[in-house]
Amino acid sequence: MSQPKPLNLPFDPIERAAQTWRVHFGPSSAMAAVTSIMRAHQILLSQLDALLKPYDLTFARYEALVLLTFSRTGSLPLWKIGERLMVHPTSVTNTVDRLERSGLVSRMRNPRDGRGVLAEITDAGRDVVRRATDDLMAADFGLGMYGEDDLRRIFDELRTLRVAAGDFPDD
Amino acid sequence: MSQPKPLNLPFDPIERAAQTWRVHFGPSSAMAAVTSIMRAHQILLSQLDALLKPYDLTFARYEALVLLTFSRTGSLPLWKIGERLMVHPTSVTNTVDRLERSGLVSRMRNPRDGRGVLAEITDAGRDVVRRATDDLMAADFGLGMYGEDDLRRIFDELRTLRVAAGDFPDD
DNA sequence: CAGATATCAGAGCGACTGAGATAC
DNA sequence: CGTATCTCAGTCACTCTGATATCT
Repeated sequence: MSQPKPLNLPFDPIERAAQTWRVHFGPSSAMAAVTSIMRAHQILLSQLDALLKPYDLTFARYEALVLLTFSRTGSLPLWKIGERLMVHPTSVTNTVDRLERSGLVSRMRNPRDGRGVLAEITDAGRDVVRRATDDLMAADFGLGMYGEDDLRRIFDELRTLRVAAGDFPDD
Repeated sequence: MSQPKPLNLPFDPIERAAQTWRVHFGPSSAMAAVTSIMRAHQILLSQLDALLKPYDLTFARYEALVLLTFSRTGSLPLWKIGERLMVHPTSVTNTVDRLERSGLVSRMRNPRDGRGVLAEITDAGRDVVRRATDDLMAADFGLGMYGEDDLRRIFDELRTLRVAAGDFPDD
C-alpha cells in the first residue's frame, strides 16, 4: 500500500466538490460526508498496511490473528471469525490460507462439529501479534491527531450507521 | 457488491472487541474508531455500488463522471481527474478505459499539451449521471439516518485526519 | 431430508510497481 | 537535457457468485 501520497493540494478537494455539487444538484452534506469516510478509510488503510508490512500482514489478517489471541483456547471456528470480523466466508478461507502458509495459524477439524474447521494460532502467530500490536499502538492506529473525546465521538457517530445497516440492535 | 448482509448480531462486534482489547493491551478507543471507519466504509460502498449497478457504474467511475459534468467544457486531463479524486494515475487510466468502453466518455488528445489526454463526457454519459444522481440523492447516499448537523460533524471530524495526512493545508 | 460449514473456480474491482512512449 | 503525462504488463488483496463436498 505504501504511504498515501501527501497530495499537498492547495485546497480541500472534497469541499470544492461539495460547493460545485450544491450549484448543480442541491444539498451536498451527505455527499461530502460519504466522500470523507471513503478518503479516511483510504488514508488509514494505507498507514496500517505500511506498519504491518514488516510482519507480512495486512490489516485484515492482523484482525483475524488478534481475534484468535482473544479466545480462551487460541482457536475459533472459521464461521465465527467471519461473523466477528464481518467478512464473507470465502474471505475467511482466504485469510486463514494466507496465515497458515506463513505459519501463524494452523487448521484443525472441529472436534465438536465435524462440518467445521478451527483456526488455531501458533506460537509464531502470538509472537507476531505482540510485536505488530506494539507498533500499531505506538502509532495510535494512525489516529494520533485526535484526543480521547474525538475518538469516542467518531465511534458513537458511526455506530448509528452500523445500527441502521442492521449489524446489531440498538440495545 | 450487493447488500451488506444485515449481520444481525445480538451484540456490537466492535464494542466487544474493544472491551477485550482493553483487558489484553490497554486503551482501545483508537482501535474502536479505526474499526468503525473500516466498517462504515464497507457498508456505504456496498450500498452505493448496489444503487449504481443498474447503470453499470461503480462509485469510483461515478465520481469521475460527476467531475466531468462539473467542468466547463465537459472534459478534463486525466492527471487532473487523478488529483481531484485522489487516486493513482494507473487507476485513472483504468477508470477511463472502463467508461470509454461503455460509451460514457471519449478520449481526446489535449490540444494544449501534447503529453496529455482529455477525457470528455458524452451525451450518454451526461444522461447516466443525471439518472444515477437522482437515485443516489433519493437514497441520501446511504446516510438517511443522519440529520444535517450530524453530516456536517462527520465531515468536520474527518477533515482533521485529512489535513494531518497532508491532503491540503488547514488554511 | 434440509440446513450449516467450508472450499474451490472464476470474475470484478481497485491499488500498486516498473518500464516505456511521447511531448514539453 | 530532465521532467511530466500516460499507458501497459503484471502483481496483489479483497469481495462476491455459484457449485460442490461434507457433516448434523
